[in-house]
Amino acid sequence: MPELPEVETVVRLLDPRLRGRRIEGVRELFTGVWRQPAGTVGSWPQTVRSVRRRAKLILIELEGDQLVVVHLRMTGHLSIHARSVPLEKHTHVCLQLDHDEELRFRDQRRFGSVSLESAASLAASRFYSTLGPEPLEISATELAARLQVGRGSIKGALLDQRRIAGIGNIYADEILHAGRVHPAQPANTVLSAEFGPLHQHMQRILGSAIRGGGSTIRDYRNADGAEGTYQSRHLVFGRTGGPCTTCGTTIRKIRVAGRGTHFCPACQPKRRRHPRRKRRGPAPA
DNA sequence: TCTAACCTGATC
DNA sequence: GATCAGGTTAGA
Repeated sequence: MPELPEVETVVRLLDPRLRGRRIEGVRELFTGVWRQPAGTVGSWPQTVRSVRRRAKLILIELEGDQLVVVHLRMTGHLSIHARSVPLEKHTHVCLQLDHDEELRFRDQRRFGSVSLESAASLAASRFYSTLGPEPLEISATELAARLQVGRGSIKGALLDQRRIAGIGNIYADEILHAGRVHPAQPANTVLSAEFGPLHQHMQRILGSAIRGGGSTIRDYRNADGAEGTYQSRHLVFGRTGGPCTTCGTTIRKIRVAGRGTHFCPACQPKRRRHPRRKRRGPAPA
């Protein structure tokens, strides 16, 4: 469910509410969702220093060197409730707060996780340590350098968190449509000149989506239970069979990089081009 | 580099 | 009943 804009929206709501609050303990309602890597010992209470985002991860930084790391995956939610409020279905972990409240994690599909990590164990983890740069901080040049590689699709490259971190299925489709690039175009055949517009559209779309509170397709709600609004501005995602707002052509849905992929066949024609090959042999004199 | 798998639930 | 879903990854 949540990509960068949705996670950012949750973080912006939680940060002012959790800063300085005490976490007094953990209530685990379903085994396996709360995780503590070997060697990490949780001693409560601990005070929250801040709530930040990295890629699609929510980082609840504690005073001391530990953090609570939340990955919402597809259907995860975080929200704060009085402990007396009945638990909603699929609530798996509660971080008990001061003032008789708790931060609840609920996740229908149970793909998500909440873990206690030391700064060192997080930094060393396979997933975290290989995350690519943030889309809102990367330059157009670096974007091209990281994406214009390999025979796999450009959409697959955008979804690869090691190349660039935080983009998921919705925004990959929207960015490629705005940049007029076919999602199945091999990454190493996307022209260098196309990365300038792709970079600009990526930052514009993600920025607007954050301002709109993210996109709600079905499950996503922010930490207040509110839906996002950016779905109304999607130009291709979820608009299969409808007219492209740019040219009127019918939006099609295909499968690319294993994901349902929406695009306009007219605005995003698939080009046949020679891939950029690495130079072989000795450099010219 | 692609697929199946992890889960539950909604929709076709 | 089969297929699909906003993410990630182990395995082919």
